[in-house]
Amino acid sequence: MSLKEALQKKSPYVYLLPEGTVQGQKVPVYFYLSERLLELLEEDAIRQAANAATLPGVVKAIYVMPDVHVGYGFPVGGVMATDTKEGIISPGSIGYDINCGVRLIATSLTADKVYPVREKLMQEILRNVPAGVGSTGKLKLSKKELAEVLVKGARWAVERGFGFEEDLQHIESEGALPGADPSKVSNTAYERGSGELGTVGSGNHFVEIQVVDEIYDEEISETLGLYEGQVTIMVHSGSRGLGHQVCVDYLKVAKDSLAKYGISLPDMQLACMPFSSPEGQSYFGAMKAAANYAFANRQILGYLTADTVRRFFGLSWEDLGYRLIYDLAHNIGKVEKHRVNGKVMELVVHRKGATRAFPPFHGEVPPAYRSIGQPVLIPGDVGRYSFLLVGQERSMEMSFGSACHGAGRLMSRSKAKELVRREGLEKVLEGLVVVAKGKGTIAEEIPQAYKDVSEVVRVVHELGIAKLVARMRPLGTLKG
DNA sequence: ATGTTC
Repeated sequence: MSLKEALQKKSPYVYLLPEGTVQGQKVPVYFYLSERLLELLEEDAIRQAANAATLPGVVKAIYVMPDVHVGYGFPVGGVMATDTKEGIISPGSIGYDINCGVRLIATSLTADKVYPVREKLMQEILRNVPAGVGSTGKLKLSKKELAEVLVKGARWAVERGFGFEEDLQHIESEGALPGADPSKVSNTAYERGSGELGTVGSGNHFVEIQVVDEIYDEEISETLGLYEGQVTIMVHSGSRGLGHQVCVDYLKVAKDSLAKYGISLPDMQLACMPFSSPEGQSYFGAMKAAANYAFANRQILGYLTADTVRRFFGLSWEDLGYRLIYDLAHNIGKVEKHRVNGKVMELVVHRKGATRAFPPFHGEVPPAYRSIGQPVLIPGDVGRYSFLLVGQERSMEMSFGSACHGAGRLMSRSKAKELVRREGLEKVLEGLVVVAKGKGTIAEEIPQAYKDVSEVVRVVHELGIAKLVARMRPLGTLKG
């Protein structure tokens, strides 16, 4: 029997793989899916989530979001929590792109002003915002300067003039995870990171000019200062080569220490170390340093893009109406307190392709958003809508305070490129304004290669994990 | 995702 056949439908959108379904599975796995998304669920993704449920110190349940797909060891869209005392930390369950995340900036511009000049504006953004694999920015940091970035995160960028002090309040963890340890980051990672700060990268990463296209919740939109026809800027990027190298380095450390800690695994890609061990603490310190690099990266990218828009229209910052709505991580590990069987426990929450979605009045929701809940930003893929939701109370019991992160791939990169070869890029993109350094990335990232993100956000909305607030449509997209 | 098969 396949694992998919072992899934039990518990209620609309909730599918359970009971504990003990696979050898050594200590906790159940919950999949949050519509019937259509269930059809797309890969057997290997179910296997990966079940494998993680065998790891030492795993707590309560593994939760899988509707945008699930197979990843390295642990599925993208997966949430796992482990006990800080008895449990492990798993680099593969956080992901290669540490603190890959999203930033949304509001402006006072309206679409009628931007739409007619969108191609010219995007060419200007292409000139000013570095993108592409291995691209480098204007900054070239010494090891000492980079170590400062790794500790200060977004604040470092603000101090260098990339943005404003008040931005920091609207970033998850104020844009700097405490306890980052730059001494645990390898020289190779430093070398890869020294020239890449303030660059977009490749793959599904982008910088986009959008218009607020539909409002689902008037009252919450008003609190956020969002209205139909308003132009927004979205940044989707991460920790670039530096975070990638941290993951590579500590997967090796984890593999090399498995025997020492008596950890046996169903899949070597889940190589991990006890959280409280020296190896676990070194990875956690390095992971937080990489996360802070990503916060600084998005701070710079958001500022550079907004500044380009501002100059293009000849506006002051005040007239542009630059305002950071929120910035969040969707690939990260964090120590958080959660209620498990009526008891508050300190847990290492692994979110891989999953967004934190704390409800109204949670202590980590910024004061301005306290009564509405934490903004949850869901980036669309090329040519697709992006969404803004807010975290809801049920996320705390259903997913350790987490929601989905995006659409998830439907078509392999090679299949996408084949489609572009057959049909031609112009036809496939039908009128979308997409600028890029090279042609290769766009071909792999065409809209047809991704699942429908609207369906994904509908599931978390229906479940009461996060509430739909607004939808944004792209006016122009910068890709790597 | 990624100095994209270091």
